[in-house]
Amino acid sequence: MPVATIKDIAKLLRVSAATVSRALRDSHEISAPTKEKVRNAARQLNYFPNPYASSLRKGRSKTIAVVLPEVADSFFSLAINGIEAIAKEKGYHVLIYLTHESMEREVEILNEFKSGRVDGILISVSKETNCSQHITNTMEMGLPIVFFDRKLPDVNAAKVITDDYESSYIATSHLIKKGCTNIHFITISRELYMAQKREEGYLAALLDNGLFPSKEKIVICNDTDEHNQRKIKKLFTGKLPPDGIIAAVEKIIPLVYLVTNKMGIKIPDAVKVIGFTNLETAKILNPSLTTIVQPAFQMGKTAATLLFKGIEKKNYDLSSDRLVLPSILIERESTQ
Amino acid sequence: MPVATIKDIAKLLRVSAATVSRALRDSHEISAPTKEKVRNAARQLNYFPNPYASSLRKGRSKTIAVVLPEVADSFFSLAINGIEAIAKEKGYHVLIYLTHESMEREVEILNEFKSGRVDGILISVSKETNCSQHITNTMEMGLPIVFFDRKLPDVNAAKVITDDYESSYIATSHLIKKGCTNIHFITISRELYMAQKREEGYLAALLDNGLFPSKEKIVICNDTDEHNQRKIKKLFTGKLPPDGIIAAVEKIIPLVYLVTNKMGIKIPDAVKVIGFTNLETAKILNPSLTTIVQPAFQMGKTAATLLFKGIEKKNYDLSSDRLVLPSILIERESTQ
DNA sequence: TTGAAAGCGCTAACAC
DNA sequence: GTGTTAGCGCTTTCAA
Repeated sequence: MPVATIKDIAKLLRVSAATVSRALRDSHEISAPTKEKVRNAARQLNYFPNPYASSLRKGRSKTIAVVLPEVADSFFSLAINGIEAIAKEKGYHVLIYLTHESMEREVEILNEFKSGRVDGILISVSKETNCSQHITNTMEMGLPIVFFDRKLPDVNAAKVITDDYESSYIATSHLIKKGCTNIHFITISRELYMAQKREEGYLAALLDNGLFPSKEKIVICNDTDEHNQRKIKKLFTGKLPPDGIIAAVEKIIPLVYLVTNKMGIKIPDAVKVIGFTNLETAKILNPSLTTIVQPAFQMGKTAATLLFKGIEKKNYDLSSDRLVLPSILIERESTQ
Repeated sequence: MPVATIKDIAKLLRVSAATVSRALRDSHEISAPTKEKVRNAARQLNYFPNPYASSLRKGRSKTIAVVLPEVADSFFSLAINGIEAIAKEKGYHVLIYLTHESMEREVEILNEFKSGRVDGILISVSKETNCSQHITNTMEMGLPIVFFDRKLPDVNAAKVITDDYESSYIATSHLIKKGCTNIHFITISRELYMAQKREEGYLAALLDNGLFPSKEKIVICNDTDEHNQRKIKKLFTGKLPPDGIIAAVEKIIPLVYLVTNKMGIKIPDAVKVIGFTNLETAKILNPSLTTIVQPAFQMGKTAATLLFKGIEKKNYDLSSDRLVLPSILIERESTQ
């Protein structure tokens, strides 16, 4: 059975299409009996409102876009959950786009949105993204945008982030408190704003505690798994092996565990490790991993809530909203 | 700068809207110079085609829906990646819906699709789903549907699955080969078709190898974390503790590792463990976990590819397609 | 090769 | 409380 249209209902009931439309949307200018009749006819005729006709007419799509670098990552998975929860509540639909960390792809995607396909955008920018043209362009078209997690510092838009500087400072201080004096910071990129902030927090904590930072202690693992493992291995074969490691990104954690395990280096005796991750598995690693966890679900929810404020009140200025949700340190065996 | 419409371009160029439309879609009935002029004007006027106007007119949305139980799970995350890859290739957009394992929610979502919002559906059904009314209803409206991973056995639609029976049979045989004689099967639900098949594979492997199945060896952990842990602990305090464990679902793995760790039970010496998961972290667990991994990304891609066949050739009968992608066993320390 | 006109399904302004 | 009318932006006959 094909779908019926408003006209079909109108014809059956010998009323106008406008009346049907109003009745279906429960308008106060329609009498109760008419509403009843319309609703029955709708059911009977297998009516489902065509969302695109409605979007075209109203100029709103009831759809938001979520633009992510990737989704095979515990943070973004959880964030999607939070976003979906709020969208559902609001009766909105969620389009998903993956940039695979490519700025080019990100630009293409954002460009698409100028068409009116979505009423608002949640975005976590790619690693490569170093220019904000595409974002500001889209904002100028009147589309509300909320950054979450990975933002562009120079764009004047709403942001829901965590305190990367702060949490990295805390992570580093934690290692220092546990007696580490040669703490290495392992990351996958220096372009990423988030990674920069974590690096700064790390450096600040060192300095504040009378320890001296050095270039060799900041290791960038942006190569193949094999190369990265070799890089980490080299740390431990040097004359001053680290006694503390900060795995600044989830992906670094397996590397550190694998290498130390292979080399017979004991965590936390020989080296203490702390990692940034939301993975549940942190607690079943051996030794269990002390982590900094981001409030991923909450961030998704908060970002979506903010976005809907921007969508619903069109004069609402999102640009000054900047919510910082704290990450928390969960101490486990790897830093005991 | 607001978006321009086809009319704006037409006015500027003093041609008809039809010509502009045709030129933009690179129709062969338009001369090269006209096309050139139109394209330039479009750029100049900041034109972006309104997708909803187009959808309304053409009756196609260039959008597909992905309906998932949840997304904080390595399998579904990877599957989304595969789906997105194909959708992008085809110029389609991807709407995401989460059922949170609720059949009621699933029905609501499927119902929405009768409106024409999407051209096709990829679905992995919820644990609760025991009736196929909502699926068949939607199919009857002419919407192509492809199941992936979690299907309904009695629905005549395309399915992309993995060989749960087979892979569980292999997992069990592997444990038997390693000398286990008291293998327990730990799962989170018996309703789930996938879980049933895995159970059957487990049982068949036992029987084929002269081992006797028993009810006590099938443990269902569908409670709180705490209760589940207690349940597993009880296995080991009984008079015949398991010497082999199959963690039939990703979520079971942390439980098994935590409990054995707390109780000082050595894997793989006292008990060998094999788990169903796609998580990268399996290899950095201690001991590293032997796993059955599903080809998640590939399944997403395959399901999407199939769906687009159904969408593009509207006479193409999807219902007989049933692709089984093999899962693979990766042997690690936990079963050595 | 181009234009005129109709219409996809819905809604909103304006009448009555 | 209900009907009439127009139009959202695009595509597609049909005619020229």
